[in-house]
Amino acid sequence: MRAVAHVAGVSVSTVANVLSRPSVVAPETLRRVQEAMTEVGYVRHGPARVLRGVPSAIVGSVMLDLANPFYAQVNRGIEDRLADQDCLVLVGSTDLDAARQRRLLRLLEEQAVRGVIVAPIDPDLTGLQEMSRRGTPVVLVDHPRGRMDLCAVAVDDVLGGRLAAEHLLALGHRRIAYVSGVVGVAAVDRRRTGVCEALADAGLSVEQALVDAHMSVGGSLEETVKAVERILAAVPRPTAVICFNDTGALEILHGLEAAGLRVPADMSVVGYDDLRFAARLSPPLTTVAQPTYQLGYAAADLLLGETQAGHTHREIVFQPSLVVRSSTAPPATLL
Amino acid sequence: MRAVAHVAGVSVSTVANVLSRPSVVAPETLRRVQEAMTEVGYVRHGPARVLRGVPSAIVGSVMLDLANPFYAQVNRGIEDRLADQDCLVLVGSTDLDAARQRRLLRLLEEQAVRGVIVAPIDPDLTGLQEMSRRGTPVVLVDHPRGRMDLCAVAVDDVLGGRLAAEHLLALGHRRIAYVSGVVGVAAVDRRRTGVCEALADAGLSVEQALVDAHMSVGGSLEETVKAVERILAAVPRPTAVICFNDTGALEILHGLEAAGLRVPADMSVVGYDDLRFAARLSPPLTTVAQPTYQLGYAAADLLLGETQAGHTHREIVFQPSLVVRSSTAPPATLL
DNA sequence: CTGTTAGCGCCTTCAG
DNA sequence: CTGAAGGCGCTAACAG
Repeated sequence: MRAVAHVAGVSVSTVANVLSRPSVVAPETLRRVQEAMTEVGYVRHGPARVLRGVPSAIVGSVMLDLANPFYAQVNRGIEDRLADQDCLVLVGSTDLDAARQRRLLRLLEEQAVRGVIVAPIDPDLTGLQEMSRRGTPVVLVDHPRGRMDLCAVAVDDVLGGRLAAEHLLALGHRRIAYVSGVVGVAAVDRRRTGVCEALADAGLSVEQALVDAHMSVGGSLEETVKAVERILAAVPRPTAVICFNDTGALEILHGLEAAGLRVPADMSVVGYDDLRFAARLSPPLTTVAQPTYQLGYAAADLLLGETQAGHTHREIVFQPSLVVRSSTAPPATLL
Repeated sequence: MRAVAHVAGVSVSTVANVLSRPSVVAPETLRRVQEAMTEVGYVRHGPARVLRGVPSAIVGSVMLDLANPFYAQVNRGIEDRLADQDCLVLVGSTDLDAARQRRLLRLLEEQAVRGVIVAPIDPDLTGLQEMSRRGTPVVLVDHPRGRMDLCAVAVDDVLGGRLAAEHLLALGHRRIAYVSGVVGVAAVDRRRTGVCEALADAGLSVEQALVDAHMSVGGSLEETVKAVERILAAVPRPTAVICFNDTGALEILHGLEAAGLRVPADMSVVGYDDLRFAARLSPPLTTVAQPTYQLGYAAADLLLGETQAGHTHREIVFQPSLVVRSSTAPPATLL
């Protein structure tokens, strides 16, 4: 700024005015200063600004895994909402590790970011609550707010599980396998709750009607094979599978095929997320769609609102929707 | 820091020493200061540090689209390499828009980031060169360095195209369609060059042997249908399709099916990227694999090296590899 | 080993 | 409308 001021033959504070309150500067002076800026190659210094008290142009985003299409999509929503405000997203993946989550949040707080959007994997939210109190606003994503005094945006996972199960029940299935990730992701467990509710509502006993199986998210072939074996070995054998996400369903589909079963004739399969490829599989996958992009968009929106005077924390809950395609059909026993 | 110093009964600079050079502080004092820090809830202020001259803990990453699996994977590589250094990634998507790329880079530079990793869509790299000269190191990703004085890491796209084409030629195909994105992505064009080279090497005329088609990356159904029609209408009709990426190949596969053709009996299809789902399609997709994660990892590595004394700019080129599966076979005319 | 001091770049009163 | 001055939190000399 000093250099610009010198070249333009004005004082630094005039340059400051050109930057922050251009309307206050004489047009002629303004022009001269702007020319000087390009001549000198002036670039505003963000850190100095935040030190001075201007809100940071950076928002943190802490998700399970940036390379996972679901979270990548959420991040695009965040990014796009923030772009209007010339804000940028500082990302981090927790990889399901609570320690890593803490580390990332700490790093973010040290950067004095405008706020943080978190899809927490650590069930203990007190750290987030404190961070918020200390002055870094926090918005929860894909996690119910509970009794926390924070903004949150989520999808009704229980409903999602229920939709999947009710669809299968309506087709006549009475014994259903539920495939979760190998480690407990809260959202996946909530969906299972929805499945159980639907089963109970249909007058079925959960012990009788539900078969649990697990496979890791990374999905080695072995894991898949084991999960499929587990499902096929259950007595009586289930006639349908609900999977924790579409990628998992893809694997299961493959494993089922390898085991010589036809989908949906011998086994129905339901996915979750409605990723792009779901519609293009053969058979096209019945799945539960979530408004991922909007999730991120809304979260960023809430976060920007945090700085407003008189802000009160809110929770937004989106509804998932069932997308019926061809991987589900009545069980063979009924035909 | 003042508060911490007060509580611990020392001066600010002792607190500073505890933070930056703990070995210089008496163990007893150290302990007392650390206790005071947790008591006060002290959080280091990053922006103040960079103002003072400490290198920023933030690295920028500007890619075409964060939600695109290819770039998401590259970003994970960047993130993981940076995690060792307690560095974070500030991301932005250009969406194929040169103006947006400029804007993002500007914003990043204003944040005084440690450096920037860019997959440039703007063929004009002078802006990047200048940014680098101004003091923000730049590493190019997925783009040849050319005569630029920058570090770069790329995959040999020409070779990738060549591998795909040579595979088809070896199977006996003599007329091949090449599907690009609707807008020119440089990498996709380079692959086409590789295809042309392979055709020429086989003694074929490119005009005769190659049919060009386009479809948008977003991939509306109509676009796909049009591309497929264009391919099927060409006379003589091609017997194989090379697609700009796996997602595109998925669409084409679907379009071909809808048109009543069987893959690979009536038409061979080759994808690009080897995304997770490629192996699970039916038929499993023949495709060209790229080391995406390593691309990002290496780029971050080069960037961290930029700050070292005596650094000279380097270019790293990875080799793609052909993954043969079941979507390719000899053309029907040969059977 | 600990305390004092100056200044990084910017913004915002306040005085001219 | 423009210029001068102070301080945000931190670090690196340097003095004690």
